[in-house]
Amino acid sequence: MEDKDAPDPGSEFASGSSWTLAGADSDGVNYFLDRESSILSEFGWNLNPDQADGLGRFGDMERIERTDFTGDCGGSQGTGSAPAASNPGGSVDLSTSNPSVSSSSSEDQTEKSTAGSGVKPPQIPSKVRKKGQKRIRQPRFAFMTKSEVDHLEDGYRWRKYGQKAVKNSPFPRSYYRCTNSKCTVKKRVERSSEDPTIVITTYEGQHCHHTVGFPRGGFSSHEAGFAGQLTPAISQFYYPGAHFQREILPSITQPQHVPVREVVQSHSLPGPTTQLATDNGLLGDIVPPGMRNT
DNA sequence: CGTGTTTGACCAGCGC
DNA sequence: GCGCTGGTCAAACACG
Repeated sequence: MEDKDAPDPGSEFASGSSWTLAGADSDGVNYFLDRESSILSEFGWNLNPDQADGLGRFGDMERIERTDFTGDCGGSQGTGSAPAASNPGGSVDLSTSNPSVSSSSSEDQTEKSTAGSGVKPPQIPSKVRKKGQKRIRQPRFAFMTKSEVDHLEDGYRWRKYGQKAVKNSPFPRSYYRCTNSKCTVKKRVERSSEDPTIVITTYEGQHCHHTVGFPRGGFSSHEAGFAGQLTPAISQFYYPGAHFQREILPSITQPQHVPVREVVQSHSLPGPTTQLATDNGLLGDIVPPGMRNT
């Protein structure tokens, strides 16, 4: 992954913030280490704004989300000003890359009805669909969170649709899909094999709806507000274009009113830091050169 | 009964 | 071409 446009591992994600870019995999997925969430309460995440500067940080993200979130489910996530419309290669076609999860599509319905007619019918529809065309992945965004719980609440409801043992890791990887029938966002959750206390959450796609709150309870509106915006905001980090450069970058680089108190070990970082997070550097961390407008 | 989880099987992509 | 691995499906099951 080092031969690609991978960001510089270990670069500070944002000055004064607690996000640290931990690296990127070969698919161009950026990994961020969330320092704040390493502050764990006995109930799980400690999102208390009084203890973390995350409130201000994600307050910014929320603002960004409102700016970019004009697309609607079903109308494709690339509608309006949704940054997905201008993806890196211009090749991320949501309808193609995620056909099986577009429950609103007739294709999916066909697939389901076919499957329901037999005991164990072959998955021919998907097979035919994918034949001749590569599985195009949506932009993904991963971040590492120090947490005792695997599945972190982020304001959205997720349905688990699979779990797999991962090679070179004693911990299984869980696959989740947004329960919103029109939303194609997926996420993978796995623990780091190097540091079991770190949960690696990878989001794929972009929510086309707002948060649903925390139906299971346990979070205040404050916290829900934070976590609820986390996913879409983070997803959009990965998208190219002016939205990131104009809107997100400035806001996330603003100094926070509460200094970071905790230093997180970066042993999970795949490589040495070779570049500081200057404006360009930070941009280069997240947006490959080919994705930049200028 | 609705919703979510578990789990074995299947499939595609990729490296050798 | 073959085997490995990741990703997904879907029936069965659990739970409130």
